[in-house]
Amino acid sequence: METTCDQDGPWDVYLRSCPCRDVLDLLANKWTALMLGALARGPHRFGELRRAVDGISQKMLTQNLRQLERDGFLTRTVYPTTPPTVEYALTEMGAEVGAHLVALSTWSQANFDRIRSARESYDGRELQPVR
Amino acid sequence: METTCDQDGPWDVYLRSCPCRDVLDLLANKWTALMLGALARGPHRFGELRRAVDGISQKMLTQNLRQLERDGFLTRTVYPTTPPTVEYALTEMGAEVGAHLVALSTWSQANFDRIRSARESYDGRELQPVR
DNA sequence: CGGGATCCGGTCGGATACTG
DNA sequence: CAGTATCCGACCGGATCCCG
Repeated sequence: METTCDQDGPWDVYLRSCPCRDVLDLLANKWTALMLGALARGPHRFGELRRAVDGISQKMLTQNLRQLERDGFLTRTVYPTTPPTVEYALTEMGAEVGAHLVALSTWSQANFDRIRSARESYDGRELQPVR
Repeated sequence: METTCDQDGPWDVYLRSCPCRDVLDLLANKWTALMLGALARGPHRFGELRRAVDGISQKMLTQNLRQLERDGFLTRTVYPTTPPTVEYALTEMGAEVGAHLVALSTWSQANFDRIRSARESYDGRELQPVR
């Protein structure tokens, strides 16, 4: 027996007990979106990734890399050089979800002006009530 | 003068100082994905939304609804009945991003089996080393 | 019904120091 | 270079109580 989502067929993220919600939690995350987005442009070494995703700490980078590797979204290849060389690359699965996350990032960039004007109109509301 | 991302053209979420990274942070979020996904199937009242997104607390629901409303992703309509009736509906913008987030949720459900087997293979690794 | 306000534990996540 | 380990503050997010 194990933690299932429901009895019928596939999984349902809208149910609190569904184990696949953890996956959504890992993927629907700012750092994940940026990391997979960077890797979508090709394999990166640790330091390259760190620089590509500006502002991420090495702790978060390592932590997310491990989780993403564990879930099969990327591979970690160590070349026995000195100093060590480690390369991260997307798997097929990683590329699939990466595409969706890249779409999200791209959308955020492209439509930020619309969002900001929506924000201004919202903020300047209750100061000049209805009439 | 204001906080810009860079000088040339549009915004860049990969830069730490880019204000549009906040938008990505709001969107690339488990609750946001599920809420917009539920609203993509039509307008919902507060309680309906609470039940559709199983496990969300009313605090998180309210908080995210306010932010999403402020950024123009959904509208909040109050009908002067007793007891009050409040309806939430996606805007055009909300439907656009919602589509990407629904894709992410759907993908997570559909591919959870692949992820779980990747997870098992990863976990059963260092116990039986190379040779 | 649709919230606001508050308390509070747990985790997120940055900063720093150390290693092969 | 590519991490691991630890400290610690911030805030995420659930539980509870209250209101119009």
